[in-house]
Amino acid sequence: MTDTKKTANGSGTGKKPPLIVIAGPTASGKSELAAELGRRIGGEVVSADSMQVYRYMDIGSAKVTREEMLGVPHHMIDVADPTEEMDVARYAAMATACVQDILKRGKLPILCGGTGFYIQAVTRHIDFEDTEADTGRRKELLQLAADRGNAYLHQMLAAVDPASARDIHPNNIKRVVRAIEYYEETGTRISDHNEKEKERESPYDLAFFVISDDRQTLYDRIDRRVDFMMKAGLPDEVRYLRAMGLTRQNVSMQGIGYKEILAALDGDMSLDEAVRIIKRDSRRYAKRQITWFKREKEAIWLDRRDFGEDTFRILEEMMRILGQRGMLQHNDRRQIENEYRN
RNA sequence: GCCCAGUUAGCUCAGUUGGUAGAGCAGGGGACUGAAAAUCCCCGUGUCUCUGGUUCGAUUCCGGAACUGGGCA
Repeated sequence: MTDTKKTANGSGTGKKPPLIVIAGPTASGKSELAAELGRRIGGEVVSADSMQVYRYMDIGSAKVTREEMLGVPHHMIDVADPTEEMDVARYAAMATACVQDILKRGKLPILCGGTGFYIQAVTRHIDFEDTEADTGRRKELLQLAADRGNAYLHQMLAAVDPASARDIHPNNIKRVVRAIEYYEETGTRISDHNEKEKERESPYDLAFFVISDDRQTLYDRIDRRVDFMMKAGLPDEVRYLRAMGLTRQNVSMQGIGYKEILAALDGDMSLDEAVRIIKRDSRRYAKRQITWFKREKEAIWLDRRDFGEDTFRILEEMMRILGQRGMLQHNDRRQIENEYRN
């Protein structure tokens, strides 16, 4: 079985190719673990982070530095300009290509990040049909909601897709708009599509790790990290991005840390206030991330409290599990490489 | 030591003309299939400081104590 690509798309009959996932809330220390794991097992990291894809956004997105990569190749970082708009479909296509390429080269892919939606799109290989997002229509629908109210738009959805209307709250305009847009573009209902996709099995042999910790400890770490970002020059970074012409309209500038500093630079709030809000919203974000990962059925939760001070004890546990599952020798070529090295 | 004011949800406070209480912030839970660090939904029982008294009934009125803040010595 040398054609990993064939099995990776789920059409093959052989063993599924391995995919290691390291997920967890912000500031849980995922990146460090991923790099170190990659170094130890001959893996490559594929970032699953909706902000680290953008170039020039280093400090605020807590992007891994060259040194932190430990010589391990990292993918899906700096793959878009902040003026562009990344989205799941694009991300999933690019990230999947990275994973396939890593497998083909006999290395282990490590999908690491905090964007649950992106991770799911890759691990479950969700099908995003080739419908171009029509931003013009999207704008129209949004305007309609502004003019006639959320309920009006929700009625529109109910007329074409009652199931979605039932599931989506009228105030959740983004999702209401997308559902209408989807129906108009494809002639089918997004609720039907979702129903089908939900059944989808992963084309990968997954080792899905979620790093967790005591809530208060995590929150303290978030606070400290935000303070560090400020010291590291986040305001300067945002000033630079602003000089590039970016505004709060850009998707990239909706990231936590960016929108607040931008508002502070525009004089809408003090820098202290911005820092306060960044910390608070990072905490809330972490909570949402945890909620997301809770529903990942195959997730293996690794709680830092169980591993003491030494973060690398978690790594040993991960490697133990990977070994147990036979995932460390997925490809002969890699083994040979290792033997050669030793 | 004396005189004021305060003591109610994790914090800041409101309130009950006596029928066991509610806002903001903080926080918790959830949803999520092309904006996802986005977007949206739900969640407030707490010795009303303690202790006597009045009362059918006190967190609310009266007395005392403790603590906190301010003022006077």
